[in-house]
Amino acid sequence: MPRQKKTQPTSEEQTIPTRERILSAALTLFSQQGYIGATTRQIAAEAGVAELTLFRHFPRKELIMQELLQTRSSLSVVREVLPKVQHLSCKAALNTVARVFLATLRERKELLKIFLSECSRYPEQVKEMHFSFMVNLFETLAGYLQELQKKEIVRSMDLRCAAQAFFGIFYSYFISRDIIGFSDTTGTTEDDYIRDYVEIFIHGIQGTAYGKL
Amino acid sequence: MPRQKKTQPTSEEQTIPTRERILSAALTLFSQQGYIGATTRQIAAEAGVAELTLFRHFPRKELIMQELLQTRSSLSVVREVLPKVQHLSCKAALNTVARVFLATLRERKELLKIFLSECSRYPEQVKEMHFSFMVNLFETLAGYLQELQKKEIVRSMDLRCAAQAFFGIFYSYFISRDIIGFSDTTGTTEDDYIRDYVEIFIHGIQGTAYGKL
DNA sequence: TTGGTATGTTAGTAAGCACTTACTTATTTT
DNA sequence: AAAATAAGTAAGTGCTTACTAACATACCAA
Repeated sequence: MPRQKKTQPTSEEQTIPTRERILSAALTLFSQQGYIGATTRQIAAEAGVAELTLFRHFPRKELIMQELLQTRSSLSVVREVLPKVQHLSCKAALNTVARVFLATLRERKELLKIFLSECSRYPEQVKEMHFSFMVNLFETLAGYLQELQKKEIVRSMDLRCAAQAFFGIFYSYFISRDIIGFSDTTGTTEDDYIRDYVEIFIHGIQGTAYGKL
Repeated sequence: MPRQKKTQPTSEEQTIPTRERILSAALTLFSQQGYIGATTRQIAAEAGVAELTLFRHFPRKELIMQELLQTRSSLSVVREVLPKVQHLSCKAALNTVARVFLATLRERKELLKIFLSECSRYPEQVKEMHFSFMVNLFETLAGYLQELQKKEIVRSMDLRCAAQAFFGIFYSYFISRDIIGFSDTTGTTEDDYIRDYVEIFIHGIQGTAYGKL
């Protein structure tokens, strides 16, 4: 399908099909400049195709966004990791879960930026996807915590709420670091943060009785 | 300064000066549609002035955004509330802090949406402001936690990290609810969430020794 | 009364945007 | 070889946008 003229083809142009290159370029530019801010000319240039080619694949700009939202939003990886960490200590297990969660967010960083920027423009779709992604996460982690509860490691409490707290800590950590771009000035490494956060969370949910203040 | 013709003036037009009305309208529309998406015509209409009047106050659209960023970003309220809750139990104190934090975020919701959307466009300014706001919060709460540590209520740990975990939980709660627009389907009220989150956090940081798993 | 100031109305300009038309060129398939 | 396919070049259309020019009008202060 792809073809060249006299110009030196880049490796991307040789291997990746045009449609995919357009989508990737759009993802990059939408996340940097927003849906309106990224022009079709820019996207075509970034993809290394003529603007007309872009319109032959996507007759309206809108359709690029729709396909991005539909095809690049499979955001459920955490579910698969939990069986693999069942045998670990809960500290080690949650540490792994936190890492996988952060890595997943970072893989989808561009899409998540678009979600945050354009959630007014695509309210139902974006909400729906983000919603199912998060609920999926919460329920998965809550399921794991329920196992711990049966072993009386975790006290009686709303586990869904606990799961939200856990992911909330790392979600806002991700937003600060990767979306807004904070850099830590205290010398604390990411490993330190993850360890400390997990430590706090485990202390926060453990015990068999409810009260104890 | 403001003057009317034959049309019925609204109360806003009578009291609030034109420049402020333009800024407020811009804040609303920027947060809803982004900087590029909100047109000067829309802003003028929302402010109830002629488009030309907008340009007489702000010769370039860019200057509206700059003034918004400079004048509407005083985001430090939590600092003032801590002295008032020193006498309460730490559970009640942290509950209050969480409420004030959430209320502060909600008051500045529009600006925070702009921050998140346009942080690629205004990297230094936005980072700087968001940074100082958050650091302010973290240090203030860390100071309070240090008091608790002296009383041996809180165990030895990185208090700044603990403060980040605390605010992280509520920050992501805010983003889910107020920015993205999730609504809870489980019937759990906001009070429930705050209480449970605080409970987890307090358990998470209390104790005098470090280890204990 | 007069002049300054803040606003309004109307009409416009130049640029940029999404998107189109007409035609050409290379590659693959039949 | 012929046909089909996927891409390119170049020019342009109609719309919207930020921003301006020319002029009118209401208010307030001297």
